[in-house]
Amino acid sequence: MNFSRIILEWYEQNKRLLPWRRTKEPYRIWLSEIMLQQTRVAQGIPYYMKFVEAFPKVQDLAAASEEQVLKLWQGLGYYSRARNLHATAKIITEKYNGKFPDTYKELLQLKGIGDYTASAIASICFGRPEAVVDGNVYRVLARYYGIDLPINSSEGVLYFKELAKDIMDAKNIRDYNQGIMEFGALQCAPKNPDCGSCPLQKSCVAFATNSIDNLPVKIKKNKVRNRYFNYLVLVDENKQTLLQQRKGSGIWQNLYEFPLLESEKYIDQGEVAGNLKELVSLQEPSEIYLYNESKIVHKLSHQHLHTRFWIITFESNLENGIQIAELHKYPVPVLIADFIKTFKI
DNA sequence: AATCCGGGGTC
DNA sequence: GACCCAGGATT
Repeated sequence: MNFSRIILEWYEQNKRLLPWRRTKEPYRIWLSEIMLQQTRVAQGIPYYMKFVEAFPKVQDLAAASEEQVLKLWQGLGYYSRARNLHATAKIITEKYNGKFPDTYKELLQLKGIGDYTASAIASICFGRPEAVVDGNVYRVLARYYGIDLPINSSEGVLYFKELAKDIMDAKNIRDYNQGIMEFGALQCAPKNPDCGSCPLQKSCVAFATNSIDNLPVKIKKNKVRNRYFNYLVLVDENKQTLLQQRKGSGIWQNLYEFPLLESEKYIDQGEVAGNLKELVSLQEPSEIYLYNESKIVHKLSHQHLHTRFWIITFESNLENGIQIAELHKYPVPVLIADFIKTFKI
């Protein structure tokens, strides 16, 4: 029995009943695929449920504000996905009359849809013979065929894509594509794969050469940048504070945060006071004190954010202030959300 | 071709 | 602490 046939039979026996597996509706498949980019299925499920309920149709998503979309996306990370999701919903609604295009090529033109997602939608929704290559597929193919070409080199990307096309089952592409990914997620897992019960074991090169733990090969380049964030939590006599929206490039684009004073290292109360006027032009504060007693190091893929929250009180009224009790309504990074949860003035 | 972009689970 | 996750966009 060949590779694709074994995958299909394994999938029939082992597939999970995921919320988006009961439909071929492009809107829902697209939504799930965007959410699952670099994201575990278990983490994505509750977000998928929330979005489907809040926005049953692509037109509903298009009609929402970006702030609403970001708020629902809060905590899932990679927020450009949410911004692109919203932009694409508008395009589909306005220029495609609410219907997704049904070819790889057209899908690829949409914001947030790259090679993987275009292939996934084209195959799952429309039965197009397009091979998906995600992290699971890289791992399964690298092990089964014993390929040590780095999966994140440009040569590797092309090689694995061609290989995936060569061995796919074009007639059963919908189940085959989902099957090989599911197989990678459950059977051929990154750590401790279940080779003992694997239906592909007899012909797996990595198993035969005892190189399961060495494949796939990935070039690593994880240089972490250390940054020092001082958040200025202004508080006035009316229990109001100030929030700003992050603009430009960089992390957390369009999400909200407190006025930020970034420094090269940890700074003290005196330096915070000295820099206060440049960020917010207002009267003299009555007191400034550090809120978090223990260190907060918020870790992103490429950055460690050494964070201090400074409470700065005023015996007057802040202009453009918002009620502290309303903070939870704004889309914010997890770092800020965690602070808001514990913040009691 | 390299780098950036989150947050959380797992070992 | 290191690795990975149903990747894509930018430089």
